[in-house]
Amino acid sequence: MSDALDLTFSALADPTRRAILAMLLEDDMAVTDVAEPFAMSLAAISKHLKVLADAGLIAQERRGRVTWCKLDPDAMRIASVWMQGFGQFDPVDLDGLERFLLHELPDGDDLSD
Amino acid sequence: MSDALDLTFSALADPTRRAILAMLLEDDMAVTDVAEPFAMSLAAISKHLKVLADAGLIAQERRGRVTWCKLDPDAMRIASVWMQGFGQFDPVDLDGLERFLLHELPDGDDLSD
DNA sequence: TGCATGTTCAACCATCCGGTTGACCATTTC
DNA sequence: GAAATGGTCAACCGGATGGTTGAACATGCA
Repeated sequence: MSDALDLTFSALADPTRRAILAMLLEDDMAVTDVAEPFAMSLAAISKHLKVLADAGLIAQERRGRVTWCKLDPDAMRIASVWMQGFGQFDPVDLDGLERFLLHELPDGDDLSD
Repeated sequence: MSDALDLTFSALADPTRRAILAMLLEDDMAVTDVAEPFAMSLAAISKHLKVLADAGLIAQERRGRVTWCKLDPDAMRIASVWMQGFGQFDPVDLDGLERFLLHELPDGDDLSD
């Protein structure tokens, strides 16, 4: 009985998959293009993408012989909402959040996480 | 080179550990009391707690022969902030969030997740 | 001192996970 | 039709993970 949150969090637990999500935040991509910056086989990336798709974090759509990958925000939003419950006792510092986002979010030059 | 987010998300990927966090949201607890509702050995729970502590999601403090466990919100907040970056393109619906929180958050009767 | 209590440690087991390689399938292009 | 391109599948491997049991350790109490 594998919960949706199980799938979401375990998909997010891998740095390669988080980097892929960061790339897809920039733009939709074909599987081959997703794989390009990584030092691992296309098959490995294909598996990572399947994990992300099974978790509902991305959607894949085949057009011709190219499979396009794009973010699907719902799963992440649900997980995020679950996590918010643990912040209730200490209200979110929105200004601090904004500063953090500006400095720490993936921006295309940094695919690390 | 295991990233902090690796530890946080993989700790959150297990339903037992999420249930433990939900319990600790209610109150700090001793290890034995954390273990009580679960159909598994105390040693197993002790390992789960170690995973949570290594991820920085809880803090453990020994007083006498009792080890007390309490939430440590920082790790979850950092992970939450990371996730917020994927919601930017679609601003959070705060009212919907509130409704969701009211209905879906662990409230002590539901340790499932 | 000696026993009960609270917790962790160590060894073990089955399963999962992330990677590889090579074969395979589908689509486009020559 | 044949070859190149895009992607997945299947089998395999080593290491991590989640559970068990039994022993050990530390503390409190009679």
